Amino acid sequence: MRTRRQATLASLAAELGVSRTTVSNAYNRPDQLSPELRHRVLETARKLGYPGPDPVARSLRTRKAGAIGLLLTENLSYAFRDPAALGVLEGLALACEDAGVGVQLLPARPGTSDVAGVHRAGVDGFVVYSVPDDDPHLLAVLQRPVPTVIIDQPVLPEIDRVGPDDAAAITTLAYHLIELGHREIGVLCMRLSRERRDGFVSLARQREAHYHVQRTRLIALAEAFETVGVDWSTVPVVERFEHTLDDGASAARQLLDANPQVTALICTSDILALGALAEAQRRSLRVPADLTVTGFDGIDAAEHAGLTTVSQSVREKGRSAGELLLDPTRRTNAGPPSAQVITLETELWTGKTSAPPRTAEQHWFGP
Amino acid sequence: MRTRRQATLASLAAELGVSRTTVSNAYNRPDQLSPELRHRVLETARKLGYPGPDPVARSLRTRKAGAIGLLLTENLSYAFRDPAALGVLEGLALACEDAGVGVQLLPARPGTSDVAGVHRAGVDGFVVYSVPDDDPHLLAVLQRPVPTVIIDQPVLPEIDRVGPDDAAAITTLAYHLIELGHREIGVLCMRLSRERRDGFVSLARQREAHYHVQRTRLIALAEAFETVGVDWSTVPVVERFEHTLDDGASAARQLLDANPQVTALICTSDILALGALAEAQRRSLRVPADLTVTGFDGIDAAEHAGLTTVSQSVREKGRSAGELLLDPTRRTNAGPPSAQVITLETELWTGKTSAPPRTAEQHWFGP
DNA sequence: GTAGGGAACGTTAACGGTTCAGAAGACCAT
DNA sequence: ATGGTCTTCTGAACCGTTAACGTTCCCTAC
Repeated sequence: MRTRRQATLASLAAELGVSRTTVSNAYNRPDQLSPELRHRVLETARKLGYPGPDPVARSLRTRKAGAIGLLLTENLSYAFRDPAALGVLEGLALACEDAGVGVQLLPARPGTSDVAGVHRAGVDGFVVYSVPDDDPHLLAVLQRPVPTVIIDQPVLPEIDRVGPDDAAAITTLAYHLIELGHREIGVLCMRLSRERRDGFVSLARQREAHYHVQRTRLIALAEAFETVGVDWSTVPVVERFEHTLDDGASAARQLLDANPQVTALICTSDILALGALAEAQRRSLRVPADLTVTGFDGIDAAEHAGLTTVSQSVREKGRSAGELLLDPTRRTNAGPPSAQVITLETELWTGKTSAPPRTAEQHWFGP
Repeated sequence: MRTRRQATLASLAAELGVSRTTVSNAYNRPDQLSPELRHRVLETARKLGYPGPDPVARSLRTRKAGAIGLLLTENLSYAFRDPAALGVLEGLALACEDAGVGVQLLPARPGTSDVAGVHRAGVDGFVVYSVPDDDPHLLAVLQRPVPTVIIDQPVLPEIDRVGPDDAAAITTLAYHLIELGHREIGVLCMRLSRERRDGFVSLARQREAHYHVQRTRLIALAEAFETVGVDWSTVPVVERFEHTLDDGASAARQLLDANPQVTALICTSDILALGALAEAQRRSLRVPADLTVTGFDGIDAAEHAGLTTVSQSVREKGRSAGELLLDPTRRTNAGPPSAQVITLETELWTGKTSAPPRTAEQHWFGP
């Protein structure tokens, strides 16, 4: 320990009068040398303070780093507070733990286009989650000659992808509301670009959103409601850059202040929806009698609150991504294996926060 | 991309008819070569599909991996659900992000003594959090010739440590209860060893607990209460292996069933305390009138619930550890810098869950 | 005319391992 | 004596880069 970095495999071999190969074998292939010699090697190593083969040198030679990189350009503080992101992280970590590889959180500050962190990461593959389509870090990852799995991102040629069918999932939710009779709706969504732009969202901005998931959901919602005669250009959509309960509440406030006629608030995440519920309570709006509120994700808190939402197993998402990346049966034969696209199940949870609108109720069930 | 791993710095150099150094400089020291040549190098690289210098080879040469390892032998599923652990992770990640280095979650399955993951990790240092004193992974980390910072672990010679003064902190809490008049207390604590052993804890087991934090708190509590004449051997202590609200509730139930005379429940974590509150409610015990409950950590949920607890900034804990590990002003000159021990502030939050016991109240304020 | 100095690029020597094809010797059967 | 098979260990070739100096060349100043 004193002698910083003195003992090396070669010096140990010299000390013992054996070859480097033998020392290496003592650590990696005990069956390749006699037990006595092996014991002698290990003993001398201890005496000399040799800590065992250097991991980096080994990685260089074996071309295995024993870790995968996770790209997450969301502000870390929020990522660690967002149950959905945590679920993905947990699932991924579990899959990696099973395979004995580490998970490296890449250093990638949200606003920055400094991708050195991606270039410097000694990893065997990447998982990319929740980044805008045009993120420079994502581009840098795709440049690297290692397998990559993207989660909740647009399908890319030759790149594995894991995620739910967002369009189908939210369409189911939309029809749930349509059948209840809602036509005056409002939407609360998460950030649509890397720049903060809180407030009402133009149609063009919806179409050009850089976050795949948000864009997909908005477009699918528009399609569903236009089918039943709603003019989407009149539907208020409010965006929030941050993703907290408070932001959900303030977005709901902004939307309802300007559009009191709205009977249903569709939120693209449970967090936003739970925030909206809080705002509804503050306004003394009864849910679902006066206002229907829906979420997306199916986090524990949503279930607890009885929120109507679309549930997806975020843990499964992370786990699938990890297993896909680490699956040894792939990447074996030459040539890139055809990219795999895994579509995860979603389920509509009909909770206590959705009901027919007051007018529709009267229309349908009234005298 | 097709030609898996063909282009290398050397082949590029050959193709261009320049030296390897020049190619290397094109990437790492643009000022060391003419802009034209640099452009030509980068252009040819693009054409040949050379993805830039290999991170592992670079790490070997520069002796910098650009990442630190985080050892967390807690079951990952629980670590990612525990607000305290998440706070540490967040603080650490932020500090590392600022420094442009990654955080690698080491593969270390809780029960296992397979420390290969620790040996194989190419990292510049380690942070160890929440592991038992005798964890084989911790031992393996200490073997590695890289700087290490331990959090909430017993002080080790020559090893940096970050953490609160647990003994002092909980002693303050103890005297708060003592001054309120509590003498019949019970304790709920987290796991004391790697083996699951839910239930009442013997005195010996308290003394021999392998989790530093738990042991320290128990011992400090014992000292404080013995000072005022309480015979600690009569104080019921209930242990739970898992760390959830439900476990807190069941521990409280177990303790109160056997010891109905208890007037105060001291919990070594907020999660356990919040669970205990739920159990108190189920029993129709009024808190704090019938039962005082205290926690430890000061997580958001505790503040929200008005819990009497000791608050510590877990985020600061992670951040300090990261900064300590990455501080470039240390490790410069030869010789190991004397180990640093950073003691973080704690604060007693007197919430709405602590009050004088019924009997004492009568005794002190009654007629 | 030459000393001095910087810009631009090259040479050499690690960095610390793993791997594969043997070599040397021992043991055994023919 | 021959050949075959094990076991045990070695030699040399990589893995892909960067650090520390050198070298060359051109330009300027005195």
